[in-house]
Amino acid sequence: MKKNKPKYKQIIDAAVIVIAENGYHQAQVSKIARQAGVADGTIYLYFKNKEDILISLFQEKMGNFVEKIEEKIAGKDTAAEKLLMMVETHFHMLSEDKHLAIVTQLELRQSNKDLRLKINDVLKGYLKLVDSILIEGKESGEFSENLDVRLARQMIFGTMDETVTSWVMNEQKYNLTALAGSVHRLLLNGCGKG
Amino acid sequence: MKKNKPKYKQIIDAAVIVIAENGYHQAQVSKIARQAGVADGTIYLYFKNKEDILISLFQEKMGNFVEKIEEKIAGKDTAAEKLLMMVETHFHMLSEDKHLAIVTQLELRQSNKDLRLKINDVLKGYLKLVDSILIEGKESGEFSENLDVRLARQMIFGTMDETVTSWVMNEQKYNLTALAGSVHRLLLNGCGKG
Amino acid sequence: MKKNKPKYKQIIDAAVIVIAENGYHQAQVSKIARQAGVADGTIYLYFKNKEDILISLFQEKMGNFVEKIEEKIAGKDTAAEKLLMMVETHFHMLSEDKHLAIVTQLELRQSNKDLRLKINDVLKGYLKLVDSILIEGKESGEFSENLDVRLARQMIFGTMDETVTSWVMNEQKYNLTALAGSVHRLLLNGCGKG
Amino acid sequence: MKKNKPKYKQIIDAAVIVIAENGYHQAQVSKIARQAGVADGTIYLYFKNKEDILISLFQEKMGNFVEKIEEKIAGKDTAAEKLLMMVETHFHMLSEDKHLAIVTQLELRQSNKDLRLKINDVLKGYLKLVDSILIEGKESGEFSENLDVRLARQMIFGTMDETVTSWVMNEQKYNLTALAGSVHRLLLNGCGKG
DNA sequence: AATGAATGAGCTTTCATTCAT
DNA sequence: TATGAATGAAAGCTCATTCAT
Repeated sequence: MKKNKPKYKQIIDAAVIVIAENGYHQAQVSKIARQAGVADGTIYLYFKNKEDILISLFQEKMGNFVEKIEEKIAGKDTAAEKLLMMVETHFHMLSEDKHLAIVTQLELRQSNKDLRLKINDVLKGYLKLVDSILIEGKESGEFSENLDVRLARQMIFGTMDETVTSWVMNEQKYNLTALAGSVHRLLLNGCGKG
Repeated sequence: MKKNKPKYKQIIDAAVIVIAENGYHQAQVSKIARQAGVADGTIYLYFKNKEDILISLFQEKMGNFVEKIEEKIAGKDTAAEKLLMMVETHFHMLSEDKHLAIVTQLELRQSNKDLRLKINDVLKGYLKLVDSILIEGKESGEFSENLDVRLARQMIFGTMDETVTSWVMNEQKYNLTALAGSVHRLLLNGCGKG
Repeated sequence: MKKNKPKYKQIIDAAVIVIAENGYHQAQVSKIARQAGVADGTIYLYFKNKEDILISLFQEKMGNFVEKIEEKIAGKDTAAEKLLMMVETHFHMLSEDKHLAIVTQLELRQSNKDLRLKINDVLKGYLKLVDSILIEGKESGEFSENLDVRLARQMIFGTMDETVTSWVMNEQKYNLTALAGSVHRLLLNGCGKG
Repeated sequence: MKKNKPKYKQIIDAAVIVIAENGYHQAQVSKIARQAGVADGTIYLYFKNKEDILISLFQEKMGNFVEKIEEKIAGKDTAAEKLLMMVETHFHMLSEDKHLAIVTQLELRQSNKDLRLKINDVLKGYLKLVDSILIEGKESGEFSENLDVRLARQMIFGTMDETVTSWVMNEQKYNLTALAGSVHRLLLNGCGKG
């Protein structure tokens, strides 16, 4: 399995740094190779093509993301607590890796439609997680029984995404994690019984 | 004034169609010219360069957008009604021009940082409008007096954006405008007194 | 006769200024038209194409040049005096019109081979004048009877040309005309009996 | 060091041929690549851009030129002999490479001011060589003590240049090297004591 | 005679990918 | 496995010239 060889992760980490520092359109394969300390051709022993690097990057980093959040919310009893933990963890993890935040919020969105469709496949795992919290909340009576799960999920995801993007575009100069509580309250209200 | 000559709008409309149908990266100047029924060189009598076409496209279409929404909400009395009218108009206008929806939600986001910064300038007009509704709502007591305007604005904008993008990525196969009421309810809850 | 209409000379004078100030490669037809105060299309009522402007420019300015020198040397008795008068007049006239000096010494030399061949046709009148002085000098015994007229002409023309070009490239910051005496002495020695 | 790789010289030699045969303005990079037997992109592994090819061409060929002349005149005792050897070598070397003669005398002069300034830097080495001969001749009493070195250098360089250019424009149909003796005599007279 | 909006051919350079070593 | 030199397709923009008015 190529994914377990050291150079696989080495190239992906190099890609994150190169894209964050140079921008998506200035992230040439040769630059990534140089950053990873391998030859250009070596890249193609581990990835089918450039797009494959980016998809793999997203899978590695975001798969990890979903796993971490799942672990964190496992111990929580209510949907509200789970939602809070999700927002906190989401904000916290992107705060911890500023390069990754730039790449996911700004740079990777410049990729073409094909790549973005594949990225969305990866995101589906996350969206399912959100849905499961919403359904749990409806069943427990925490959330409105009329709540449209799809729309609520779009609100939750759209709000978190917009908040993180704003933070990145403001050059990460304030504490993102500190906003988790307020954002959570907004979302909870939104899902609540009005 | 070049903006009032017929070819100016003709080229912008051609650009919307070409970008929507071919994607941002396959929207060559020559294709836009052919679609507009002019020679390649003619483009450069009306626009400084390719980027200028895209910025102008956004300004023409989105400037219009903000104006339309402002007109619509002028007659409304409460912040809640204004918010509803905004969501409805936002969804309705993008429903009416499906090419434009593709271009603004998917394709233009692939542009480089420079272009996106300029696009953000145009968006600032929209964000101010949202803020003015939020402030009005806080003052009238409709919304919580503790509401963080910046976060609430990010929730509103993020939610609408995410909803429209989902609709576009689902190939616009359901009625977007019909979702306005539910989305409005979510957002109103979010801003409300909990 | 188009050459006698005012706009003909007006356009040529505009071309000299535009080329001198912007360089050969930045001297677009539209710039010349603007400088001349006419529309682009008007240029083509007086000149066949852009090359024709440049050839005509050279003919007008250099034909004039040869005529002036012929007048000046007509009153001189010896070949040596004529040569001096030629060098002086050559240097003086280019000193008087600094734009023209830039155009003939630097800019027009960037034109393509075809144009330069046509420019050389115009120069033939000048070269004949030099030859006639040389022949007169040989016949009168002032110059060596073994003097190779063609080579001597190349020396005279090459030396004057190099001297003027050096002066132009040094931004015309010394007095060119003052060099005429010294240059004349060099050339006279060269043509002399050793 | 790229300059020592075979393709470096291969591309420069191809450029000389293509420019000589097609003219400066018809010497596209793709034509040079085809002549050199490499792909277009390969050019850019060895040269920064097209201008860099032309500057390198001039440096390689003309740097060589000055060195060869220096070697040749090293063994000569008098300034007059050195001057003769310089003229002979200059004429001989350009006679030997007719393509190069066309390129340096006609085509490269069409380049823009930037390129020509860089070419002039290369020529400065040559001009210093001429000056050193002139100073030696003045000190040894061979040349007039009143000789203006700058003007004499312009005479020497201007005369040789004009002679070679005339020969090239006459399609190289006579023996250029055979003219060295006569040109030398002219120049020597010019520098002499009159 | 004069205008000036419109035309469209033409070219340098980048960079993802390959393949001989 | 790993290398890195070589490939070659692809596109934005300029500007001399035309022609309907």
